[in-house]
Amino acid sequence: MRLRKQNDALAETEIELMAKVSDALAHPARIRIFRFIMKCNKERTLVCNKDIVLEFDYAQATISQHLKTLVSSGLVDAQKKEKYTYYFVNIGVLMNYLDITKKF
Amino acid sequence: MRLRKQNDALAETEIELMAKVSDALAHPARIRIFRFIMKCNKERTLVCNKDIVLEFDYAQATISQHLKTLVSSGLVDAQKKEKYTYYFVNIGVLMNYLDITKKF
DNA sequence: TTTTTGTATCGTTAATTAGCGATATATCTA
DNA sequence: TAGATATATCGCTAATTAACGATACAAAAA
Repeated sequence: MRLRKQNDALAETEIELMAKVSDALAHPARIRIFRFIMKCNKERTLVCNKDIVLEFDYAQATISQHLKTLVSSGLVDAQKKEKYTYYFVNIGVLMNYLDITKKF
Repeated sequence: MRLRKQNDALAETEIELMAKVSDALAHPARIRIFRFIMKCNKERTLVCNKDIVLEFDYAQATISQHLKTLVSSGLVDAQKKEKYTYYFVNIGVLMNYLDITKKF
């Protein structure tokens, strides 16, 4: 076994993940929303769609759409609980993404 | 003076840079092209448009367009020298981007 | 049960993106 | 000077994205 060289080629799946996550973070609003979710998670405060709508200056439909993009990238998980949909950072995907950037 | 807390808010300019660079990396082809340029730079081999066209399966116009996106994000610099346009990773911008991701 | 609340989705408009052939232009070579 | 080469840009089509009002629907509250 050998240590991974600093600049091995990235695997196909790594490139796909990187592209998908980068796409999710390619809009300032989504970066802010993502960080807001992360902050709430750290404080153990549940965050739902409405909390995000109140926090930012976008229409509810727009926030919902940005959340959908974040969720479909894998960076964020949505969990419906009765009336609310709660959002959580997917630490695994975040770590994968950060690990890939380190290979750059 | 104090150490920067792990989760300070990002500055407006950091969010903008992050969004712009993420946008540049939001397409698999651009990730590959970027890494190819980086590899050539490391080997001290000049890379021009044509080298990239030969390396990847896209039309010259498509490559040129992707390069334009990379350049306008700041991640890559273009330097015209007579017949050729050479491409270089902008280490400063790359570092800024990586530093911001570390604050995530 | 009616009303309110939270969220997803529809439908629309405007803008942007992806891919590429064709072409313009500049530089090099024969 | 006449071709060949390198690259940027135009123009086109198809697809996707952004923003948001309107609406549908489920769950909660009155």
